[in-house]
Amino acid sequence: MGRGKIVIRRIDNSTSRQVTFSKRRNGIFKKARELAILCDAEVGLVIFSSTGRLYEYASTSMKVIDRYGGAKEEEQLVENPNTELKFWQGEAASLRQQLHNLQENHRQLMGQDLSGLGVKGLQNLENQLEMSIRCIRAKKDQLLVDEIHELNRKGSLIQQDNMEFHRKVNLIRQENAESYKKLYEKEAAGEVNRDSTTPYNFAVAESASIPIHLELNTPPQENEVEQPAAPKLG
Amino acid sequence: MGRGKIVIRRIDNSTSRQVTFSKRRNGIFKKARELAILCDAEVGLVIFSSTGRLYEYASTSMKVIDRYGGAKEEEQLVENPNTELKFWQGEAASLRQQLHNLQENHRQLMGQDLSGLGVKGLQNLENQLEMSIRCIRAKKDQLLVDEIHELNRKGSLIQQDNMEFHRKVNLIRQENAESYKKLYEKEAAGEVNRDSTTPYNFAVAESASIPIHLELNTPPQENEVEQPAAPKLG
DNA sequence: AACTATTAATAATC
DNA sequence: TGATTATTAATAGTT
Repeated sequence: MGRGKIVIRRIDNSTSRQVTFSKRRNGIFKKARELAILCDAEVGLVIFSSTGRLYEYASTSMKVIDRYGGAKEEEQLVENPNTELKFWQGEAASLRQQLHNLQENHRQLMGQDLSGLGVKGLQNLENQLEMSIRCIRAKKDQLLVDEIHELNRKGSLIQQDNMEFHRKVNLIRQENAESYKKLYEKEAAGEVNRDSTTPYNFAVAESASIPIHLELNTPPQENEVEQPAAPKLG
Repeated sequence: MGRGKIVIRRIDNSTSRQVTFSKRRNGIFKKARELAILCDAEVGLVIFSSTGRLYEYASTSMKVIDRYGGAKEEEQLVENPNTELKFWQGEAASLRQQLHNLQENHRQLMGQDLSGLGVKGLQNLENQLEMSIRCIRAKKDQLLVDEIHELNRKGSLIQQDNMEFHRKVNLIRQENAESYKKLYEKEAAGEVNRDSTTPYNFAVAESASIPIHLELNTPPQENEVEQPAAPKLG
């Protein structure tokens, strides 16, 4: 992505290598930051330039990087695996603490474990929950409205199909009626009619002559639930 | 650089977050590799997905990273420490996962990040929150009622004190009146009265003769808030 | 997982 | 270095 294509191999010219390093270093740091934010990930990035300078990026709570910093100064991790062990123990402890705090908060949001909260705290909690409910209801309503629109759309399509079908059936019925009429006339001219009914005049023709009007206004409950939304036939 | 511009903020929809993570993770790994090769740098990149999974890249000679992520079995410098190390790494990963799950749930309880929930899910959430609110209101009401009772109790005590005080004041007033009467009679017998007022009949005696009735029915707001609950004087 | 319309990164240039 | 721009590369949204 530049004025020309390049192959990925060591840049010979020292100056342009430096320039490219500087540019691409910024680029990758930006990418790292974006990844961390967009995807809620923890990203640690360490870069040693060919001149030996250290550049690093660490997304929040990514303390890992510190260890690299330490490793750089004294490449003693090999000799001292305890450092790493300690790190992971600390990491686990920190995570456990966070988990604990969040659990406490969570229980309160679930309306449990409310002792220790004053009237003001309870009021705040209540307000927060009411806000949440409002968001959730809005979202739910949106879903339902969307679904209704979709059903209406489908209903319209089906109705169009139906009309078309209806038209064709009527056409066939007419044709049949005419055929029968001709047959009858021919028979009347030659011999007696054996049957007074009209054999090709289907029952469907009658129902099809009623225009079908779909109105899907009843909100559906859920995908897994049976559909109570019966189309009104007007 | 896509079909549309995006702002760098956490992607709400969990599915597209995952997809984006996957794509951008590949992208940044490629960038890291290119930087390392082009500019002869040493690059280490560690990424924890929001689900707690670890992804890493290490340019050649950036061996630090290997030790960090996997602690490859063949690198067992000492026989046992690795086992413990692995245990703690696993512990951290598990905790990270739990934390992540809880965070997701928590956000939903806060009415955020609701994409990915169906109507049924939203309904469940709403029901849960309504339940929570009921619990919280009950608790709050309980606190308020308790506080009112406490205030009533204190009010009664103060009232009793007041009655006692009132009684004593009346007693003193009577005694003073009698003393004055005796003095007046004595003076009337000897000389002319210099003053027609009753010097020891205090104004307080009049107000004290009105019985004080405390009724604390106005609910107090909070400890930190000024007390609007003024006792009604009847 | 593949496709493509777009945006973003950056190589070359000044 | 820093700014500019012509290109390529990455990727957001879509299927």
